[in-house]
Amino acid sequence: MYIEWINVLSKSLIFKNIDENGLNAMLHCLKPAKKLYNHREIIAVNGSHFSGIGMIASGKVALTRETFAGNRIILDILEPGDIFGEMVAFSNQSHWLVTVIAQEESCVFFLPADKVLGNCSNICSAHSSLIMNMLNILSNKALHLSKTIEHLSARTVRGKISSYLLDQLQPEHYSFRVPMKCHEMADYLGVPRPSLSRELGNMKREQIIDYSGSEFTIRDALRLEQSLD
Amino acid sequence: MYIEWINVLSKSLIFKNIDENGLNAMLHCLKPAKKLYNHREIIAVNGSHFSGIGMIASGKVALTRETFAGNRIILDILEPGDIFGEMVAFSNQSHWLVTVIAQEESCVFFLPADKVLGNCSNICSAHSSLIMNMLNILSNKALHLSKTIEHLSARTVRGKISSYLLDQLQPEHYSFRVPMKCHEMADYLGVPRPSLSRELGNMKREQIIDYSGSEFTIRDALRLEQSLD
DNA sequence: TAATATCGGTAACATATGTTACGCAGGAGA
DNA sequence: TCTCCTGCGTAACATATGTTACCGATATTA
Repeated sequence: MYIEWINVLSKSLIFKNIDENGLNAMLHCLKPAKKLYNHREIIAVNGSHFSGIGMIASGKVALTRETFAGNRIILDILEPGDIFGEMVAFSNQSHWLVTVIAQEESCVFFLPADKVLGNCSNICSAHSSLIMNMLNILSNKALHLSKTIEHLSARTVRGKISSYLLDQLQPEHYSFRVPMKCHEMADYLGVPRPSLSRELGNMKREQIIDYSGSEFTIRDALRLEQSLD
Repeated sequence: MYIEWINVLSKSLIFKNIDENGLNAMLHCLKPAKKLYNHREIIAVNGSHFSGIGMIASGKVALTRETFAGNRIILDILEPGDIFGEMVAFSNQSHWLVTVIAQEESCVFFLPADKVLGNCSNICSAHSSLIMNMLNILSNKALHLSKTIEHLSARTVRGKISSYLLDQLQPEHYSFRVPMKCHEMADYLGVPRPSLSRELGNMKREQIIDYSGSEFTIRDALRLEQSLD
């Protein structure tokens, strides 16, 4: 039943460091429910009862939320190997906090959270890898969220930009490419696009940074840091 | 060696659902390093090599960060039973991301992260509880961070207030007490205190909310939701 | 090639918000 | 009781920022 999916699954972070044999054993132990969804079909509804950690085997799905005005905003797009619901799974929360929608014909595996913890008879080495991976995924997610909060906490638009760029900056590499388009970056930093564009222009004029498209160069790291507070 | 601390430790979230026997076994397996600190002594330095999950046994410690201007801001105050470093411990990060300082004479236990995962010979039921607790703590932290991001993402001061208050609101309980003072709330929402105060005043005048001190009452939940976007 | 959509730079204008300062109330301590 | 300190409401003012609109560049499609 799972044989055709082994290849995709083994590439997922959740099954990192688990070989094919281990993965086979895991799957027969976890018995994930495999579900197929059509384009635009709803996979999980915000507020409804939580149904397990989802893992994309094929296709593309969107994590979304409804605004009060009735609009739908997209929080994230997931591709094969990505997972969702991992935060709710082990928390004190028992309901979905996002609405998940298939962006195209997709296949999703649902892993029951309690079985991930090894409440099955045969605790194997694959199981402990799985748990380690879950801890790893959650920790990295929490760290990532912390950074986002830092960026959003800056009081000025320039501060947010600086915080974000300094975070992207690798030691000794003053040029880099950010993984978003301009309007996505504006969205991420919580400012309107024209405001972001204006401030980036100012900073370029002041020789603090240079950029074109998604390619940025830090010209004056010191002043960039100074604009943090 | 640990006997005098059993009482405090057993109240910590990290040792939830572990009885005294289990805890004793755990401690002899984990062999946490017990360290004492004086008032104002530095426990860990932002950027230095990570040294394990810290857990407060007695005293009071502050998680802090240095601003570029050289000021120190307090992120959180921890009390006995609280832990720190749990995000870094299982992430791909190997350095402290905060500076930890004793606020008074304090005792801290450091748990080696790898041993938490049960890389010791005797995997016992206490161990699996411990892991479940770690997952639980991390998940709840991640959820909490997500909420903070939602509050900070609102474009206007009123939006931030609304987002925060709606989050505090329990079903059917339109009056509640928020766990911060006004200036702390301003800090949390990333706005200057006078701005927060002014906007709260506006909302009171418009009969959307009522408040006095930390006691809030939602008068018009509908309009509160409308000011989210 | 023309038509169309997406993306992002720019400008003008109104205003929400940051800044600064002052004053009052309540609590702590001498 | 007096003083000192903290917390917080309020106001005036300057400005950073949101809003809206327009335009050009580039990619996409018919």
